[in-house]
Amino acid sequence: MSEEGNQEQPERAKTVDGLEEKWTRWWSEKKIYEYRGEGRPGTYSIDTPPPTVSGHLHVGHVFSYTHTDIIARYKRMRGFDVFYPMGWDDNGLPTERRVQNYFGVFVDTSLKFDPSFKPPLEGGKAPKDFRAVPCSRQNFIELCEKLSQKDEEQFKDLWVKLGLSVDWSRTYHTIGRECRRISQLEFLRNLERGQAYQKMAPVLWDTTFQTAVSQAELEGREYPGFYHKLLFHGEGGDVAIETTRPELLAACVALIANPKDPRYARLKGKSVRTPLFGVQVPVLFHEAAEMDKGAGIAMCCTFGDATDVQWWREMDLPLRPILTKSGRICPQVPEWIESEEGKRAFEKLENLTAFSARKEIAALLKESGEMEGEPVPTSRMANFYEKGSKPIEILPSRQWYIVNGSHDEKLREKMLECGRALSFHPAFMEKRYENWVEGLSQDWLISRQRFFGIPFPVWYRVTKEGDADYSSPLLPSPEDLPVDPSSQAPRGFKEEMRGKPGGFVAEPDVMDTWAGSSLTPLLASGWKRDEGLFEKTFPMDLRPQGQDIIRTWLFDTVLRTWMEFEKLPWKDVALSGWILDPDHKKMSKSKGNVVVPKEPIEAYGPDAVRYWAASAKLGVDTAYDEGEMKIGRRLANKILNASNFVLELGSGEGEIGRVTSRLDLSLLSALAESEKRATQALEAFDHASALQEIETFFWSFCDDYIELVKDRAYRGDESARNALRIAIDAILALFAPFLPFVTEEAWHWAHPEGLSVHLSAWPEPVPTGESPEGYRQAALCLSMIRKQKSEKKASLKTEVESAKIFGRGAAAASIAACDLKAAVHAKNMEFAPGEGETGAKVEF
RNA sequence: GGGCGAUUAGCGCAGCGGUAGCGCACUUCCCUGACACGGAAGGGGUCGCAGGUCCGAUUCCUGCAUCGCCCACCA
Repeated sequence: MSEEGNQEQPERAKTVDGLEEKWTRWWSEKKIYEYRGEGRPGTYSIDTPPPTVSGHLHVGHVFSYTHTDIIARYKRMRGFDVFYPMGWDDNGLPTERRVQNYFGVFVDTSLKFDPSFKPPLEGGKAPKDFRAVPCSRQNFIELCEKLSQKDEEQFKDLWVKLGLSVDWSRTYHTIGRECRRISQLEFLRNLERGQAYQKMAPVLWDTTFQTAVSQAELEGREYPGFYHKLLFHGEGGDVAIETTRPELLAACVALIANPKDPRYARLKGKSVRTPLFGVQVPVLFHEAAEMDKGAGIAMCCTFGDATDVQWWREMDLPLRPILTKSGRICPQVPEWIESEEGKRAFEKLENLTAFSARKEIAALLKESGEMEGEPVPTSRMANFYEKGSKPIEILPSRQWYIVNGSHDEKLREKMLECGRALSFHPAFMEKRYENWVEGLSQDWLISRQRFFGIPFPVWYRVTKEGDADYSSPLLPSPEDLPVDPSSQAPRGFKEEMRGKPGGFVAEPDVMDTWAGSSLTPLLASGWKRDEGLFEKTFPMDLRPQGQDIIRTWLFDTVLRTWMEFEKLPWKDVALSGWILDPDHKKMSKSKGNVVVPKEPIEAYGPDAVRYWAASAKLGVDTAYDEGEMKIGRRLANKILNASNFVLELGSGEGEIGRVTSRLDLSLLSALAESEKRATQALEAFDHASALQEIETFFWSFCDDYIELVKDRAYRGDESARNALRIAIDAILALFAPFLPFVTEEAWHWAHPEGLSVHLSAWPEPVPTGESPEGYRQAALCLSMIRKQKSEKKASLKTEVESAKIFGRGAAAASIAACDLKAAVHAKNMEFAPGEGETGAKVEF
């Protein structure tokens, strides 16, 4: 730093500490990551996953978002105009709960929007006798947006600290006005095309949240139960069946055996009487009855499980539901129970939860002698709503659906084709998509009996008798969207007509949160909002996401995009693995092993944390490992240090001249090879291999090349100085997608004109005509001579009498003769090429 | 039960038809004219098991085992 003019420059950073703030501000001021809107085909657009803002920050977030950012930065350096927006997911149950508690409110859809509404709480602790206050859905949404802002700031703060190159002028909310408008609009279009429909049918029902749920939200869990052996009474004697759900006995509509089962052939055409309730039910035969399960004959109830639904449908059985929406036995004796004893028995079960009713009915059966033996404990898999705590029940109710190919082979095949056309990274993840599509058994149930969410833009006429007429819904026109039917009246109706005969009622349900999320490519790219932007950014290029939501977010997006455009929403899907804690358990809040991401960022620096994330391949579960971050930090420091040294050796910034010496050219050839391999890896979304490649080259550059040429460079050799400058520029550019802070810092030392490394061109391999072999062999020789010094326990700077290189590598290494001589402090340097193994002999 | 992945040095991971590689940790050495928030050198593995294909398998095929994930399984 002896040169004039450098006096003014601030001192070069020696460590990575404190770089974040400086460059974060500069990037933001210079709008480095802004999408410029240059249009196709130079745009690279990313369908960023909107994080659940009410969720907790987690190192898993840091992990997967870093992977995406590496791609974004790489593409930007390849010259793409990168469209990298950020969404905030503030729709759905987690937010609903958080808003309820934070503001002390709950939604009452019968209330009208009140512009002057003030929530009773604003965070903090509720007073002792506090009662939550009802508010309209619109008010609730506004509170949600208010609270989300705080949550978003936390997330944004993390993303900025991590160095995500998101264009912060492009954000959206999943409960925001635009998302509501697009979701409702697309729903209306689905409806018009016959892709959305409503029907009364058995649905999967969560009794805790009291809402229908979809197949995609189910989760199998072990659930303890008891086999009960019940006796049904027939003409020729009793028939024993085994069941784990005796509480549904009153809902029994038939007994079902396999047609091939000789044990029950005698019952063909017969009927039996149910225990306790004395209801006559037929004995029927169906392939789906498994001979080796239980007694081989099943009681079909409406509804105990999916097989019951199948039997009920296929054999046209009567509907006898006895569970209410809260999962309790209904409060009055159903009309099909006619006997007095039956009625009395039923009365004992009324209003009990399924769980309590099970015990009660077992006692009743025991008493009446209609249960054989004692209940036998068993553990079985039961379906749960993923956020619920009680098993799913199946209840008949009216719901909205979107077709998904479950009952339409052509659509299913289309969806499978879409899966094959997408490039999954890693490729084997496509199987998960395929398995899901092949296993679809129901259309997508999109209505939820919740209060917070995107409302269906639907009203129903009320008949003169006062009943809602679901057969011809009243719909808004697209320009009126978004609407909240619970506080707005449909066109042609006055608000006073709400709920009155001859008037209208609102559809009270809201959409599944995935119904909105499945439209993120449309939402982000400005469909029906900014057609110019849409043209440039849609279809998108990349969908990064978690592997756990292939069956939801990924599939639903493919489905709905296909319905609207008959196109794929994007070309590539990048799936990150899980973050495991250091003991290889999946991190989860309930286990208390979650690491708050701010801590490692502050302790090791963002580049170091990114290094840890970047060293894991897509789709590979990875342990949280601070050791890896330490290595990242060391690498980042080394980059600063090496850059500084190279600039000193290479006499500062300024023009880079020609490289003429063979060793220097050979180094540049080795660099070109690494550039080529790193580029290939990144093109294949293999950031981990790319990083490895660059890192390996860099360490060799520091340990071998710099050591070899520094003497020559000190003496002012132009070729060495130029090669050092060329190499360090390339190294900084190659590392830039991974370690954006240090590379930016060092880049500015070499390029005081003030351009960002992140807008510089990705290095192109340049042929030099010299083989990289000379450099590699010279590096090897250096290492061998060091080894001999090390064995003698001599310092590396120990001067030696002579060093002789022999064997196969000697010829190639001889291009570095002078440099080696200086680097190993040898008085004499000799090369004796031969056939044998390359070796070195040092005379002390 | 079906599918998908994993199984390589104490730990974390690469690799992939030609008799094993990286990082951490470990041992020894070096404050060498960039860096001690550093550097050099070294020890350590019959590549889960059993078959098969091949001149040759850690790498391909077939079984098996263990672990993980997804789906199905509620009588």
